[in-house]
Amino acid sequence: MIKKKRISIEDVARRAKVSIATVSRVLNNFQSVNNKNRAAVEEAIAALKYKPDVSAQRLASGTNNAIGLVMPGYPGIFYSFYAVELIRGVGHACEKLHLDLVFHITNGFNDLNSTSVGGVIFADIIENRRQVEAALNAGVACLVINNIVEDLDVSYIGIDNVLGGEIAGEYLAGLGHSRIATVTGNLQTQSGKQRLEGFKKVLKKHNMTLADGYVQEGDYSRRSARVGAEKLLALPNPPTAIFAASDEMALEIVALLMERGIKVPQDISIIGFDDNPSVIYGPVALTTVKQPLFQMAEEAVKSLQGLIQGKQTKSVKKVLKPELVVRDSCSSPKK
Amino acid sequence: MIKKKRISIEDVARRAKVSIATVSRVLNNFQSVNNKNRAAVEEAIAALKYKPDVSAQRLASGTNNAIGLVMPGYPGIFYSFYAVELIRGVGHACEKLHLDLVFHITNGFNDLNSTSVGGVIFADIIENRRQVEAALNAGVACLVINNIVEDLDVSYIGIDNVLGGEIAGEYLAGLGHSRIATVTGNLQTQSGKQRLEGFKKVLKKHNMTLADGYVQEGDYSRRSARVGAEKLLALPNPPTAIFAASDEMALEIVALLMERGIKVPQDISIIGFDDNPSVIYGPVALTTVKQPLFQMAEEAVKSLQGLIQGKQTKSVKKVLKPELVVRDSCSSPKK
DNA sequence: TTATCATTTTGCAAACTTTCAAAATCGCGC
DNA sequence: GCGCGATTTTGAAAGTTTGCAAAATGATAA
Repeated sequence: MIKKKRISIEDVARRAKVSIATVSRVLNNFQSVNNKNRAAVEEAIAALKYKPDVSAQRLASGTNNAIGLVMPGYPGIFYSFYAVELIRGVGHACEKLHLDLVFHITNGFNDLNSTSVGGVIFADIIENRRQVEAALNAGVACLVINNIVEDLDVSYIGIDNVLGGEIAGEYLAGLGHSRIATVTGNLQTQSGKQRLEGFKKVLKKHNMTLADGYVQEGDYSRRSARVGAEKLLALPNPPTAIFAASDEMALEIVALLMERGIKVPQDISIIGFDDNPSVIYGPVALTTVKQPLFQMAEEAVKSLQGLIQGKQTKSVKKVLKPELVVRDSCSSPKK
Repeated sequence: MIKKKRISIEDVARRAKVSIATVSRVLNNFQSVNNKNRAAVEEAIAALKYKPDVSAQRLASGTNNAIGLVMPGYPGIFYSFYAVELIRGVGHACEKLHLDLVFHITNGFNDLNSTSVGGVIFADIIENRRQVEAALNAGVACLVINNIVEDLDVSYIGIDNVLGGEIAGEYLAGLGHSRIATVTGNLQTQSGKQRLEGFKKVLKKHNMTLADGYVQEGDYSRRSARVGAEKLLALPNPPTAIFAASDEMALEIVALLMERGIKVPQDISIIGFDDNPSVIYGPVALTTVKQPLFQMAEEAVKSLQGLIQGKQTKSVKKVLKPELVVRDSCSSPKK
């Protein structure tokens, strides 16, 4: 096999009869190049089909237009709408900004090769807090997504999940329900905890007591939703409305109720969380609390780029608001 | 701001009183280093907290331990189990092999910056065939995943979807069904086309005619499944068994039947495709054709690494076999 | 001990591009 | 022709790996 020698910037310079530096300036669209030389360089580039070596560019410039996305690897996360939207949003944003996206699944312990990227987005830092701190110490631009981080000076962009829980609870209370239960998300995650917190807050505000068993702990999986809902139905005084911490969970609960011949929303109202596009098909279009996951991901990439380029010097701290989307799965309770 | 000069391999060499080359050999675990020098170098590395510059390593070695994953960006793909398993499988495999995974969503036209990776995995090449050819021409190691490519000398690893369709059809026919319909996947994709092909082949073998309207074209989305199934139910002579091209579609069809009070499998049998873990919850555990997506992704990464390192010189051409998983959603037809 | 040969270990230099500082060139007025 | 500011061009340094040559070491025999 003939190993054809790669044509380098030097070959171009030689052909155009200018220095290497001049070729580089033409490549990078610097102004201070005489028109004649510029034309000669462009001719040479075209003639030799020259393509700069990316590694050399990165080495010489000390920058690299790549960002990392670190996601926890615990079982099931990738089956959630949340994870998919994050990947999709970050992926599209990177494509638009011509950034390489380096995707990492972490177990929380392996060392992240942060030197191959200009900055890192950490999703859901439960498991990998140590890595965030390590990256910060190493001076790598960091941004945490989907968490609000109070105890660490790091940029973050999250969603007001307390407000989300409040919106759900408030809507159900406003419809006249007094027996409102919830099946929570994973209470190890900030989103799970905070949605529950907001929900409880509203019930308290309305002087409703949360009956025994009205909070079923789930983990965002369909299975946990089914298990939780079954327990709710078995209560001596079952709820007339259920707040599910994700749309997938809500859909599973609707399916369970259909199987049992319980009508939604006539017999029981259901509200979900996410605004997963699939909720508008199926037997009943789901009322839900919409959270802007895709937008959050896009903004995260843009903010991180600002941090990397030094345009943004202070930590970015941004909280996006969820909003109610009313469809057909909630109504006032039967008298 | 004090710009601390990065400590380089030269600093280490100076401190250890050896040449740069020797330090490099210690770093890369070459044998030919005298023990005394090795110890001195290791001491210096530790004392100076030296970390090699990744860009410089990549430039000097001409290699880079990164691979690209290119996925089409058409709407909805990321909501499929298939896409998630692919990302998850490739991600885990890369983590295990200490490879950087550079993730790309393509519109089929943008130029892939293939120079920043050692090789590329192309998923589902409907939309980006031009890019595959470009990468091959550029001499980049390529591997197509989830497609069987006959008309291009490129490595691929796919799944025998014709066989998958046959397995589904054969199982239903074996149960005694004679009115078997299907709701297909996206017929623009190879998997969609081939599952249908296998399905038709089996019916022909059993001398069954495919009644008018018994093939409903879907696109792997839940919505298309619902629409297709509704049309099947509206037929003058509706089927007693339905082959859905994905588990998600199958689940949606089951949900629809439940809503209509049609019992699965007593009234209608349903078989899916994928072996999505969520199919074992819900009203009826789904019988399905299992395809090893995660395993396929892992093998793709390993094969690509072989191609990059030159250990594998011929194109890799591998086809994995799907298999039947019997659960509770199929039975013999009512007499 | 010395010469010879084989083996191990070391060092040099090239590979590629950007950027900063320094050098060269240009235009213009005196 | 010369000085001077502005513009344009150039040279050199930065980072690490690797093939090749050189040096050092070890082993053996005379």
